[in-house]
Amino acid sequence: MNTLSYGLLGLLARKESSGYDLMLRIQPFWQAKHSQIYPLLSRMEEKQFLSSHWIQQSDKPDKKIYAITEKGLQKLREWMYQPIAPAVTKDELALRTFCLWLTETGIAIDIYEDRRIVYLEKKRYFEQILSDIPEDGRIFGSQAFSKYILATKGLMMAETELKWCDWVLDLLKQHQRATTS
Amino acid sequence: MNTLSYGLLGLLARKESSGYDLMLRIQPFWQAKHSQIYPLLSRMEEKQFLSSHWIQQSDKPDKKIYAITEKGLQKLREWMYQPIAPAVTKDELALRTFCLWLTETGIAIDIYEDRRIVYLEKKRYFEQILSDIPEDGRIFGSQAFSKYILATKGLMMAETELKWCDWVLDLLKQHQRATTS
DNA sequence: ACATCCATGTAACGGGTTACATGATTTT
DNA sequence: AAAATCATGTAACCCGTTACATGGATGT
Repeated sequence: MNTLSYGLLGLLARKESSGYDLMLRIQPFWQAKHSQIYPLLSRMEEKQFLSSHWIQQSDKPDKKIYAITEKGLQKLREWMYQPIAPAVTKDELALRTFCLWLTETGIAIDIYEDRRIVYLEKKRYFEQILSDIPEDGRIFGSQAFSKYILATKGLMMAETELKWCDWVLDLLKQHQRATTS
Repeated sequence: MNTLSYGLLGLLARKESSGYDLMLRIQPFWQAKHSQIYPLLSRMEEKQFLSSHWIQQSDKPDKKIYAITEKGLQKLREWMYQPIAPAVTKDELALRTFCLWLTETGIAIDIYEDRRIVYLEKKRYFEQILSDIPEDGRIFGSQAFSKYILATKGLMMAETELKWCDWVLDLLKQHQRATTS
C-alpha cells in the first residue's frame, strides 16, 4: 500500500468510481496515469479493501465501478494517524535558472515569459474551482471543505509564483535596457 | 541524459566537485541520493562530457573530482534552448486533507500544527541563504544571482505556505470551539 | 480525415529509494 | 558507546512514464 493507493481509497470513501474517473479526480492532488492506477485497484480488490461491479453502457465502453469496503475504510482511518512525508517538488526551471549565466539575457526573458503564462493559467484554474464551491461548502464538516482549502492553497501558491516571475522579469529587463543602450 | 544529469553539469560548470559534494549542492533544487548520482557521473565521463582525477586526503577518504569538458559545456548550452518540463509536486498532505472528514478535529489540528513547523523551518532556511548573499550578488551577471532569485522564490513560497497553514488552523480551531462548547 | 473522449488493460523502460558493503574521523 | 560525517560504489526493488492494444462515439 503506497501513498497513491491511499489517495485512491480516500476518493472512493467519498464516492464509488471507475478507474478512469479516479484517474481524472486525483489529478489536482497527485499526477498519475491510468497505467499506474489500474494495477493498484486490482491489488486492493484482491486484498478486499475494494469491491467492484461492471456497468454496461450503450454509447460508451462498459466500465468497472469500484467501491470501498469496511476493511478498506478501516485501513484508510489507520493511515490518518501515520506520519506524513514531506512534499517533494521537481522543477526543471530551478536547474535552468542555475545556468542562466551561460545564455544571453533575451533567452532568459523568453524562459520566464513562458513560465509566467503557466502560472497565470494555474491561477485561473484554481479561481474557477473556488468559484464553483458554494458558500455552505466552505465550513468544516461539509463535503466540499477539503476541496475549498486545497483550492485556496493552489490559488495562493500560483499568485506567489506569478509575483515572483514578474519580479524576475523586471530584474532581467532592467539589465537588458542597461546593457543594450 | 536526463534532467538530473543536466543539473549536475550545471553545477560542474560553476565549480569542479566530487560526487558527494554534488549530491549536497543539488539538494535545494532537486532531491537525489548519492546512489543515483554516482552512476550518472560515470556515464557522463564515458561520453566525455566530464573528466576526473583522484585527490588523496589524509584524514578523510580519497575523493574523485569531476570537471566539465568543452564537449559537456556545449551540451549544457544546447539544453538551455530546449522546452522546460512543468514542475511536479507530490504532497501527501494534499491526499490527507481530502480525508480530514474521517477523523476528529483534534487529529486534523495536530496534522497542520506539525506541517506549520516544517514550513517555518523552510522559511528560516531560505532567510539564512539570502542573508549570506552579498549585495553585489544580487545583480544579474554575478555568480550568485541565480542563487539569489531561487532563494527568494523559496522564501516567498514558504511564507505563503505558512500563511495558508495558519488560516487552516484558524478555521479548524474555530470549529473546535463551536462544537465542544 | 483526423483528433479527442471514453474505457480498460499490459509490457518495457527509465527514475528514484532503500539496503548492502567498507572504513577512518569526529561529534554526542 | 553510539551516531554522524566524509567518501565511493553496487544490487534489488518500487514508482512512474511511454508505448502497445482495442474500439465506438463525438467533435473539428
